Amino acid sequence: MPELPEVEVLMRHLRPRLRGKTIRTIEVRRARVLAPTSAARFRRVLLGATFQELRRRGKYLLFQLRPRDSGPPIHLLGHLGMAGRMFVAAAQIPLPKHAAVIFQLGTHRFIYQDTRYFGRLTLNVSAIEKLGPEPWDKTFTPAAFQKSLKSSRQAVKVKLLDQSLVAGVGNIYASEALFRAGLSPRRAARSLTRAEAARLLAAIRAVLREAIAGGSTMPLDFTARNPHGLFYFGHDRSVPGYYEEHLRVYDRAGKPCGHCGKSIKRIVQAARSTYFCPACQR
DNA sequence: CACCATGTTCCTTG
DNA sequence: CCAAGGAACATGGT
Repeated sequence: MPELPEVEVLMRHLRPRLRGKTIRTIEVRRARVLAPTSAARFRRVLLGATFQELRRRGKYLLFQLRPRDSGPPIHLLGHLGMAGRMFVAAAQIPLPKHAAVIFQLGTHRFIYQDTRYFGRLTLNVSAIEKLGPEPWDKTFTPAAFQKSLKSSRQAVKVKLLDQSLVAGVGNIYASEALFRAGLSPRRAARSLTRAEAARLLAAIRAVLREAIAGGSTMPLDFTARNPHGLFYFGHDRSVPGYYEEHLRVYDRAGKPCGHCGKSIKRIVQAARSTYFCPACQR
């Protein structure tokens, strides 16, 4: 479920549900997701700690907790990988098949689930140091964006996935932003003019902002038999407030472009699928 | 069986 | 040293 909009919506959902809750017990079913933190240290540091702040950085969630004893705040870093989910549910709700870490909070528990175990929940927060600016960072101007694109011979689509360029854009919204900007994903990053960089930056912000706005209106319930509220990944249309992001090109190969009616194409760049309209995107 | 999947990191090559 | 490309990670859906 995880590009910036999904993580943002999840963060807003979890924040009030975790704040002030104290961790009573911890069950680690898949120690790999804690790496490089050991399960022993993870338990030692977090048992008895209380959730306080929660924020998002790129596709990461940063939890801040007050330790069991007096001492500096604890920082816990989460990433959902390709298929991770996090949710708070009543203790009697059955655990999902791939529950990796379970925190008992009293009447409820906080569960990190990940079918592919590509995600992370770790005390090592160093990953965020390598991230580039947030898309809405005031210092991230069209000029700054173009400058960082200038150094690369890679295709612009591939560059957009580089989290040190801008944090939070993934494979879906990279294609969507390029479509919105009318730019071919095959363009060399360094070939973009200042005006094109400005257009692309505005498109990135627009597609992310719209996805967050849509996602914020729907219910999040990961414990339902058919989990919903997962944007692209939720499919229970019967739920009131159901929302599905309106992707214009992603996963739409062979379907008509909403703009010109010609067929959307799928190509492979850096071993990832890219979708675009060859007529509308130059 | 084949191929595909929202992400990141590590290794190799140039 | 750097940039770029590909494999690996693990599981499930089609």
